[in-house]
Amino acid sequence: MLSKEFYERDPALVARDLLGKILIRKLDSEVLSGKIVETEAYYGENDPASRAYRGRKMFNELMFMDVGKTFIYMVHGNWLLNIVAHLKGGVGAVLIRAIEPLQGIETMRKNRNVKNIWDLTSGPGKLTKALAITKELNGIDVTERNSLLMVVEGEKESFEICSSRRIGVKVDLQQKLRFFIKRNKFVSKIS
DNA sequence: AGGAAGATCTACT
DNA sequence: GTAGATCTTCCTA
Repeated sequence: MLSKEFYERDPALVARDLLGKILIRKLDSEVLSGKIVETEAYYGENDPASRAYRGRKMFNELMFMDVGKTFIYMVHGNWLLNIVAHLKGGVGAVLIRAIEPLQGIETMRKNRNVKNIWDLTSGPGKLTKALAITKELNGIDVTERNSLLMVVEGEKESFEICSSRRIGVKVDLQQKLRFFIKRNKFVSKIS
């Protein structure tokens, strides 16, 4: 299990370090899991692409609160999974954009209704559907044992990390805030 | 009531 | 690989 302190850092650092970690989703009868291969960092008031750009509101207040909790919202009919991460007293979150399926692949296929494994979880809306993640899991703690959603340490392995501008946002910052594992087939887009 | 939102799927060239 | 329809909340007027 990753500690709270892991998430109490600059969102860009957390986003980068989440690559290679394992996302675990507990269902009634089964466990689904996957390796995180693509993420994006979001900040607060100074980040025009952030949900928190226009200040604290009811729907985004989780971004201002405890780190290590999920922040889930709907975009274009897709639930997107973020994990709250920021320095003490700050604002921010990390969007999980893609995972590589490990356990429960058949269930993911059913949830997604596609055959191709490369298409199962290679996008932020795809992975939430595959793992049956909805608003109901909003605000749960991923650092807690036996949580319905957890992030744990992955295998010790080395990989190259690439970065780029964030995808799909109307107005982006200058910094490269998207991170992904080089040559991994489950990354949503190359570039 | 209306429209925007960190996307995805389908159907074409 | 691109264009367009469609997706479902929640915010703003």
